[in-house]
Amino acid sequence: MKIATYNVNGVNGRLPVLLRWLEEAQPDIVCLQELKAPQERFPEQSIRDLGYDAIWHGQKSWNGVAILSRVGEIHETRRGLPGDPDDSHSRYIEAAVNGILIGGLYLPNGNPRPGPKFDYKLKWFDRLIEHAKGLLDSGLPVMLAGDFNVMPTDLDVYKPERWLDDALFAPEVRAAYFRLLDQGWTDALRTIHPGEVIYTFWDYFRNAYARNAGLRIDHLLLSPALADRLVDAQVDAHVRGWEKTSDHAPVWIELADKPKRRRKATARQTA
DNA sequence: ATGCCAGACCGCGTCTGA
Repeated sequence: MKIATYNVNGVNGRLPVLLRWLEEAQPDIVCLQELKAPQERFPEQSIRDLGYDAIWHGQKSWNGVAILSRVGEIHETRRGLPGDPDDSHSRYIEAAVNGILIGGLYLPNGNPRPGPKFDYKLKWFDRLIEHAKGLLDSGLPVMLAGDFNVMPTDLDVYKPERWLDDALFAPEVRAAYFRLLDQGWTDALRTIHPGEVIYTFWDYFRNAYARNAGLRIDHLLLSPALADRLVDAQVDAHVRGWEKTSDHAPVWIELADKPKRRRKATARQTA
């Protein structure tokens, strides 16, 4: 099963690129971010014509997240993160699809730092960490996928020294990412490509894509049961080179139907 | 410190993004 995340940067303006990529890549499940479209302007029919069901949480002008599936019904479990009833941004949608619980997220950018937007980012991150703990504790196969707006390490930034004060790379934001990871999540792309320079975003400015001046900010995090099924993870970087393309590239993983190898048996499992 | 590009909108400039 192939599961992808793609920040499309405007689902309507990007529709030809999105449809072309869906046909080419044939993902089974897709998390989309930055729809930049109100609920009633999601291009449901075009996506349905390619064989995908969809749920989405739109918002005028900004944000917006969706989950697509061509491998069975999408059972929505939540839209919006708990913890702040006043949060009106459409940044989180969660559903059970084909035996996996999937949280699709668009974490706030947070610039400028310091400032209220940065405070909102840290608070949103705390709420995500709190919610993610419950997801892991459920023992279900769970994944969190989306645009996290954080480069975890120096390896994930073309020029780390230039980004130290930026909301995407600030120490407290990276610390939050690792607090999340330390709950027991596996960063799929980094696991398949340890030590490799691999980016998911290239600025529209300064010819960034051609210079490979990129960032790795789109992540797929796997619970232990799913990590055992991870067989591949890649970035469709060539899509970033298409006409009228997003500044992000699609990122995907391939999961085996069954664990690759037996996990260490515990007393309970062997009993 | 800012612009560089791009999308959305009560558009012909302003806001936001990363």
